[in-house]
Amino acid sequence: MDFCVKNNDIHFFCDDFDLAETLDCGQAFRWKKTEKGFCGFALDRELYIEQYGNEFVLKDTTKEDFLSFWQNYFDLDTDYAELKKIYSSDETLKKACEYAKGIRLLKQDTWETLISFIISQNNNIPRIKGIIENMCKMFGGFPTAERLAQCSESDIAPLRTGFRAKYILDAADAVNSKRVKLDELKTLPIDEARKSLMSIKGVGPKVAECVLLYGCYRVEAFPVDVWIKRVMTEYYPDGLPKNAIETAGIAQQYLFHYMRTADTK
DNA sequence: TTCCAGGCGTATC
DNA sequence: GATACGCATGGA
Repeated sequence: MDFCVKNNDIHFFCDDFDLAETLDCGQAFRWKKTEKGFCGFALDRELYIEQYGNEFVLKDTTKEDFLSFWQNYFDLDTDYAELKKIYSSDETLKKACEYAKGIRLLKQDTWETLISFIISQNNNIPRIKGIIENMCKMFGGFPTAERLAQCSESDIAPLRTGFRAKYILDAADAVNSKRVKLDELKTLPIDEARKSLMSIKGVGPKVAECVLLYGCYRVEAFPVDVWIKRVMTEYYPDGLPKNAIETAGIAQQYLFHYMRTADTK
């Protein structure tokens, strides 16, 4: 990945990347559109990023920050053109990839992803974003598991998470007590990782799959929600094409966005 | 007013 | 193991 430093900014070029499509497709909840770009956080690391065609500008970012963090976060070493080529042997996937060419899978923090997707259940995206933003305001940044584990339901009542409050606290306790070891989820056989995550109250198959995909970069994980259920019944009654199975989670990103926002009828 | 939102726990069969 | 229902909240 070629890049250069100008003033205090990092510049690089990428053909298979679109900020709006990537940051606003339901995998991350802490990015906001600004006048000229997007502003957001990964845990407590803040970034302001702009896009001009295929050129990207990370404002006030050092070479060290880019190399040690953002390059990995935006998955810039993965060849998405190659992935889309593989998917495009299938008609539906081809359409989905063409519909939003610039989607990439973000490599997010496991803990942040776990809490975010617990909050996401039976909830809508604007409200998920609002709750997480208020949580960060309340704690002065994204709360650690240790900090959240000290809280009671009444402490976090102002966040208005409803029935999810006890799930959030159980996740905090599980992680803080090492009942669930987050750092092992990236290397454990995936069924064991699923099982470990689902031992947390309020974490079922869907949330576990999201944590593995978005928070552990387990690209074989395949979250199934109402939209994906729809696309599977309609187009893939016998499962995804073989050549998409290995990276099913990334294919899922294109399909989810396509089904949810495109006029597919 | 009613319905819905990137689900899950529980009860019941 | 499959299916039905309640769940907090706020916006449409």
